[in-house]
Amino acid sequence: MSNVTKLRTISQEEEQARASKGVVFVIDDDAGIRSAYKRLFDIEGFLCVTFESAEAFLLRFEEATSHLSGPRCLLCDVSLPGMSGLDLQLEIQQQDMMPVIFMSGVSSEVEVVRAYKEGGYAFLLKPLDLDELLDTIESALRLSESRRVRKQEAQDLKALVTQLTDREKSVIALVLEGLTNPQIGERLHIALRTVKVHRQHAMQKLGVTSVVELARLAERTSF
Amino acid sequence: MSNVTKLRTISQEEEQARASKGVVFVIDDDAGIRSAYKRLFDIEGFLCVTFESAEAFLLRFEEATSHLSGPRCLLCDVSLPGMSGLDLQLEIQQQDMMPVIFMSGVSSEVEVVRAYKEGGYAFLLKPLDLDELLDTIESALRLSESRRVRKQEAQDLKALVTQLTDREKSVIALVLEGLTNPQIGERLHIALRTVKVHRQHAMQKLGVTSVVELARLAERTSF
DNA sequence: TCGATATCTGCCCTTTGGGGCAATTGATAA
DNA sequence: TTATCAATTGCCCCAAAGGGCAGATATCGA
Repeated sequence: MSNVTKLRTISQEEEQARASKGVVFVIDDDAGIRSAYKRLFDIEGFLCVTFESAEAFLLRFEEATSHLSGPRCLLCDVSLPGMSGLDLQLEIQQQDMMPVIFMSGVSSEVEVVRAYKEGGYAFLLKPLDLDELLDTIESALRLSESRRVRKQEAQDLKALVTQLTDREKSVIALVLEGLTNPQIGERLHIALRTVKVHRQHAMQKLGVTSVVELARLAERTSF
Repeated sequence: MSNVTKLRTISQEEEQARASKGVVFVIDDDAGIRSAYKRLFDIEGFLCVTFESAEAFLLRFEEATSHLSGPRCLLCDVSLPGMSGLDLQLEIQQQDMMPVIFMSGVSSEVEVVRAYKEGGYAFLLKPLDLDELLDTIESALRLSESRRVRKQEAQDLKALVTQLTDREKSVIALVLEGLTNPQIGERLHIALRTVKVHRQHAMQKLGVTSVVELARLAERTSF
């Protein structure tokens, strides 16, 4: 559960506080460089977790941070022993995990182009400009956060919608087409009173009190 | 008005038909390369307009194509005599004109990184893969088209909204907050009948017949 | 000064929306 | 088999929305 680093440096509360600001994963095969980044990001208030290889990251980043919430991004050298940064990125983008920032001192243009084409967030060339690095990290974390929010919203809405019965869904769908209750009744071959009941139940389940709210909610989902 | 190319190769109707599929601007300082691209894109059904320099493009692309509608993109060599492709891109992105696809055989990583950082759509390294080139062009044109549509919609809505009087706007704003007519009347210190009149006029001017439509419309603008 | 507009309001009427109360039917889970 | 739930509907009531008709002010450009 706990590891040496945690015991040595920060408490659980402190850890979560930092994670809320942002988790920066760093992959580099040089232990000295890893600890340098760790110091830097510790000072900046982020939670920094380092790995020595892409494989190690894939194996352990989940368990290391699954109990922590917050935006996250990955800072990764392109050329790594074993799985390269670019191959790792394929994995990461497929699962839409987090923005990836590449670093490299000896990159060919081909690598840079591939990194961007495959959805890389940024590519920083060595020697690194510290301000640029931090700016990039922060904007990547903002992106991560906004993605998380969007994803969460979508999930919540989906959960709401699945609470509706088929009948309720079809009534609401027609409401959103602008039909009046009598028209809906005609369309579905049910009595006006029935339309009203379904409509009422659906509105309750969706937690909205006016057609305007309903329409807004519908804009963000699809029934 | 007309130019040699137009007279020699295609009619006005043909020109517009091609433009509808997509206008591909090409900047390269080598006349041979320019005509090669032109042939290629002509075959593919696009309208291709070539320039020998970034300066020439900025000076003449407007008049050359302002009478034509359709998605557009720019295919541009990075290293050009005079203004470089990257500097040109700054101009273009500021005015949100069109996606820029860079090509280069002798690029440093620095150039590639800068091109992407400044909003470049893609970076193709020579030797060019023809299929990749065409795929990239097509997806850039799709992006251009969807941007155009979004922009047009925004303009149309803005035009509608400016037709509203201040009073009408404030009534509609409260409708969109989910207030009922009596509540709106109270809030604005006006009679119920007055609220209804403003609401009615506003709905007419906006061309909507139900609150749902109104809400949808409002989602895409801001009052 | 005249006509066009915007704002404001009252009276009156119809259609909708929202919802309580009560009852029936069919299906499904305990 | 019983209880619960979705779906259905009728009766009745009130509030809200939509809108015609008519009239009053006020501002502004021709």
